[in-house]
Amino acid sequence: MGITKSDQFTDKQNAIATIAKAFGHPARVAIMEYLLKVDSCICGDIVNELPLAQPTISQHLKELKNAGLIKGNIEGNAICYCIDEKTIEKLQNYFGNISAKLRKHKTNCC
Amino acid sequence: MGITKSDQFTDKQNAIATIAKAFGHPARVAIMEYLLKVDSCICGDIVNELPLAQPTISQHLKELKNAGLIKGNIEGNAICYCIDEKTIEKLQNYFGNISAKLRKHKTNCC
DNA sequence: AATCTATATCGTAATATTGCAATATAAAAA
DNA sequence: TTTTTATATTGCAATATTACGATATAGATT
Repeated sequence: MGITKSDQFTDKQNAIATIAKAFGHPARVAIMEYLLKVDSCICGDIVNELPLAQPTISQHLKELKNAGLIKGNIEGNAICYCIDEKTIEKLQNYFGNISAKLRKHKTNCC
Repeated sequence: MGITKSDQFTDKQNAIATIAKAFGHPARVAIMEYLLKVDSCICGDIVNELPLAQPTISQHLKELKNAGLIKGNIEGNAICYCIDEKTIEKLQNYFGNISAKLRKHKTNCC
């Protein structure tokens, strides 16, 4: 099929999956890291920083935005995107929670 | 094309992308959460816990294992999988690091 | 207004993912 | 040994993703 049965899972599970999926491509990881590095949200030069064509980058930015990982909009003829901290925090909390639970129980047998 | 240009990105970027991608499907999120919940790695009943057919679940388990999110093997005629803490910690550190940097700088304009 | 510059969208080809029926495999139980 | 039980693999259809050339859009510049 190729169609994910999203309706069979909880909203929370789908939400985490959506955010993680957006992080699930090296180009998007690179974009996020670049945004973090430049420490600014004016990032019109991002096209020169990645080994991908402009339409491809635009598409990746769109997906990051849809997933809530970045926010921003056009400012004149330059984009103005920056990382959405709230979403990163969600991820951090989620994995921190799992880590904490794992440390607590330690019932691994494998 | 449909083929990711992995060779254009760093190993670290590819590694994070691979792990995140494995988390990027609600069924796999559900599997991870189930493994966490049962607090045990004998999980032969996972097929009854998910709204998916057995081959589909087997496939998702394989992907989780390839990404290093779970470890384990067959024990008799039952699977024995559990969460690989090291990989979860990698994720936690990665996003914790981003969060920390964001808190430090606070240069968001969007 | 005409042009330049930067980003988005469209269209499309190549590849990947998702899901499952059918089947294979292998240990356990009878 | 035969059967049962549990998981993996194969094969395939439907859908999604990735990438980019061509083109559209829109503010900035001249």
